[in-house]
Amino acid sequence: METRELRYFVAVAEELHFGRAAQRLGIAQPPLSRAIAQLERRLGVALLERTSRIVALTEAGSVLLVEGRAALDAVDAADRRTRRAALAATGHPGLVLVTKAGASGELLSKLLDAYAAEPGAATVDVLLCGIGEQERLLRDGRADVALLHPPFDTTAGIDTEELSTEGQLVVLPAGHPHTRRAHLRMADVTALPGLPMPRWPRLDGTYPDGPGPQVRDSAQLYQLIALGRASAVLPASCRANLRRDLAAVPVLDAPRVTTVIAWPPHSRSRALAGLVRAATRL
Amino acid sequence: METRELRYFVAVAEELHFGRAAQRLGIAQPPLSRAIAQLERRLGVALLERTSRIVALTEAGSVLLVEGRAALDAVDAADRRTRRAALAATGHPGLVLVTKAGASGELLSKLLDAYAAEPGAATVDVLLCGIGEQERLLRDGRADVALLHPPFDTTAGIDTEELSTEGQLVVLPAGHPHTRRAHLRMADVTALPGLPMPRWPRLDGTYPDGPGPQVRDSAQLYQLIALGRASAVLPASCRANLRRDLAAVPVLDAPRVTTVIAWPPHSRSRALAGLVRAATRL
DNA sequence: TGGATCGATACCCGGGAGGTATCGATGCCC
DNA sequence: GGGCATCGATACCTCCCGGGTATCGATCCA
Repeated sequence: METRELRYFVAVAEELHFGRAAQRLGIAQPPLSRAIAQLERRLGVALLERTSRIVALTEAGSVLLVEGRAALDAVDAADRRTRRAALAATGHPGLVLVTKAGASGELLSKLLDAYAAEPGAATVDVLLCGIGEQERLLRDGRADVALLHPPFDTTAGIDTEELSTEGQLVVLPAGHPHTRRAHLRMADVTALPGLPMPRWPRLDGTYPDGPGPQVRDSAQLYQLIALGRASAVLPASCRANLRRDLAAVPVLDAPRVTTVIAWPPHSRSRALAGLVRAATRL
Repeated sequence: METRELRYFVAVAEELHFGRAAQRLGIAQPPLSRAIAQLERRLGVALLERTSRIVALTEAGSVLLVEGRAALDAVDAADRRTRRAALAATGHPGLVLVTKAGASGELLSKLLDAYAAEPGAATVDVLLCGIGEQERLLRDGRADVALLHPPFDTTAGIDTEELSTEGQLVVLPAGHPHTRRAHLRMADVTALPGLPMPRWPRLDGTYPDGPGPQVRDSAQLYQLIALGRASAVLPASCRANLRRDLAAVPVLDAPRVTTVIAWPPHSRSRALAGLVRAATRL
C-alpha cells in the first residue's frame, strides 16, 4: 500500500464525496475513482458503498480510515524527524515542546530552567496549542515532547512520566463575595448564580450544549470571568499568572490535576532523554 | 514520502550495501541508487555517507531508519487490519492473541474461557511466539492483543492493563536435595553447583556470554533441567504444566512477575474491548 | 419525463520507475 | 605500483501507470 493511496482514501472517507475529495487533493475526480478502485482490488476488500447519490464507509473502510490516519501520521513523523535530525547536526534547534496555552506555566518554566542548566542541553522551542492537539503533534512529528493532563488528554500510544499533581481553584471576579472565603467545595461553585462554567470546544470544533459561554482559550476565559459572565475551576498553578481583576479560591474536593511529560515511543534522542530526566528530578 | 521509498531506504540502511539491498528488494541496483538519491534530494538531507567501498548511516539516516520502520509497520498494520475487518464482516475469525509459549498458561485459559462465555464473543486465535516478538506483531497488525510481562517485554507505544502478579519458583530436577525445602531464597539458587541459569537469545538472535546452556524455548529449558544441566527461576504459574520429572520450590525474594494484557493504541474493535473487559474482571 | 448530480468508463499523454550497459573511484594483491 | 575486482553513479531506453479531458449511466428531483 502506497501512502498516496492512503491519502486518497482518507480524503474520500472524510468527505464521503469523490468530487470534493478530488478537489481537496488537487486532482481530477476520475483518477481518484480509479485509485480507490485499485486499492480495493489490491486489498480484496470493499471500502466504500457507493451509489451515484451516496458514498458510505463499509466496516473495513472505517477500520482503514482510523489505521490509515495513524500510518500517515507515522510517515509524516518519519519525514519531519529526519529533517530535524539533519538540522540538529548543523547545530540547530533541539526539541519542540508542546503544551496547552496557560497550563502548568510555572512547572514549564522550572523545567526549562532545570534542563537549560544541564551540560550539553539542546535548545527547546515551546509550541502552544489548543485542546487535544498535543497527541496529534507528537504523533506526526511536529513536536518531540508534551506536557499533558490525563485523563483530560488522551495518552494512548504515548510514553509518559508523571511530574506533579496539584489541587484546583475556582477563579472568580475580584469582588465576588466567595473570594473572602479561605476555601470552597464543589457544591459551592457549580451553578453559581450568573457565573456558569464555560463550554470548551470538542476535538471537532463544535461546542457541547449548555448554559455557559463558549471559550476557545484562557485569555477569552479570563475576560469573561472578569466581566462577571463565567467562573471556572482551574489547576492551582494558574494563580501565578492570574490577572489583577480576578481572584481564586481553593476548591477542596475538586479532583487533583496531574501533569505528565509525554513523548512518542521509541525515541532515541539524547536531548529528549535529558529533558525527561531533568523533568523527573524537579 | 512514499512507502516504496521508505522500504528501499530501510533495506539499504540495514544491509549497508546497495547491491545486496537491491537483491533483497528484487530490483536492480541502479534504480535503487536513484531512488535513494531522490529521497535525499526531496528531504534535503543526506541519509548515507557512501564511498565506493563503504556505506554508512548519517545521524539523520539512523533517525529515518527507526522512524521509517515504525511507519512501515503502521502501514502494514493498516493493510492487515483492514483485510481482517472484511473477514470479520463475513462471520470469520475475531482476534489474534499472541503470547510467549509456556507463559501464563493458566491465566490464558481462564481468560479465553471467560471471554468465550460472553454473549457475542468473537473467536480468538492464539499465536505463540518467541521472546520479544510480541510488540512487533502488535504494531504491524499481525496480532490484536498480547499477554506481556513488563519489564522484560517492552510496552512503549502500547496500551496495557495489569492482570495479575505472581511470585516465582525455582525449577529443579525432581530428585534435587533443594526440592525437599518448603521455600528458598535467591542466594540459594544462583550459582547452584552444576545447575547454571540458562542463556536466552537476545532480540538479534545472539546469545550473551556465560556458563549456562543456550535455550530457545521452554521445552528445551525443561529438557535441560530434567537432564540435570540447568535450573531456572520461573513464574509460579508454570507449576501447572510442569513435567513429572521436574520439581519447583518457591523463591521468596524473587521479584514478582506481573502479567499485562496489551493492545495497539486507538483500537476501535468491539471484540477487543470485550476481551480486555473480560481480562480485567478475572 | 427532462435535467442535474455524481461516480464510472474510455481514451490519451507524459513522467517516472525499472532495466542494461558502462563509467569512475577505491581498495587489494601479486 | 600496476592490474584487477568491487561497488556506487550515470547514461540511455522502455513501458507502465498516474493524471487529464470527454463522456456515459444511474439516480434523484421537479
